[in-house]
Amino acid sequence: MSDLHERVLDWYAENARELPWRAPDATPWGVMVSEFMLQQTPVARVLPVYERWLEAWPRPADLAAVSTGEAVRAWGRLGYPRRALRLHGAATGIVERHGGEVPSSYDDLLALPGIGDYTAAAIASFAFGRRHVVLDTNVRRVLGRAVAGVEFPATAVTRAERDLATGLLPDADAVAATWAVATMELGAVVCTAAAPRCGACPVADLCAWRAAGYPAYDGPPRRGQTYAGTDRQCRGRLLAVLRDSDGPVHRSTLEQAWSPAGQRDRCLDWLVDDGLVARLSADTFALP
DNA sequence: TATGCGTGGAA
DNA sequence: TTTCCAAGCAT
Repeated sequence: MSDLHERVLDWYAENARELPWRAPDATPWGVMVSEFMLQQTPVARVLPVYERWLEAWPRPADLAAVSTGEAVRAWGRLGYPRRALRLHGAATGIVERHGGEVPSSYDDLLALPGIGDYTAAAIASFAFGRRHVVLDTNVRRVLGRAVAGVEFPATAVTRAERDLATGLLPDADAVAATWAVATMELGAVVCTAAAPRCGACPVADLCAWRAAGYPAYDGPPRRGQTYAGTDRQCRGRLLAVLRDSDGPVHRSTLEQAWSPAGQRDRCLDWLVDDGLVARLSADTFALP
């Protein structure tokens, strides 16, 4: 084991945040729920929703037994509500094909809706102690800086990146799993995107990016996320109206929530197509 | 493979 | 006030 590994593992042992999905009594289902919620969403916003979610649906079968609308409502304002639909679908698949137990293999996990390479590896690693390369944005940034010497990784995962991460993965399953969560944690709280806290970094003196004098990012412009006026904002606004209503909502109520009308109507149809909204009649809508 | 999908806190 | 961005996925 290299200095890099020992430093990161020791740092994690001392500095890991206590999060409910890392608690000794966390179940694979709890880990899975957390991974869905944490996709593109900060920990602080996930925590309260996670607690309520597991209280309501402590097992996959509990979620699979309710309507998708209940899942969408409970998702609240976490964002990207299709994740709620996919988590519900994944729970259903677990009940139908895995006897109600979250599968432990990467391939079985990957086959479930809403689970891609990262999430499959993360669940297999964190919930079952399997050895997997867990390449999320944090790990990519940490390895990119510490080893490759660049401020930010490429837009998409490159072969070189995956090879690097594979080469650094400890041999033993349990150590590999801890390495995965430790490198993620380092990226989340120390080696952050905007203002890295190099003074608190256990591998600062090994860091290639630091040694090179913190060269600025040199690559294609990183895509900004415009939001005001987009379909995303429109969809979010419409769904919020339905989420905040107890029963069906008349079209006239939705019409007050957004203009222009053309975009609103198109987004409403789209939400229905996505399964996020149910059309009860020509002019009434509700959560599915 | 480049894009679009929500949301809100921080700088 | 803007801009950035936070444990990705599906297409």
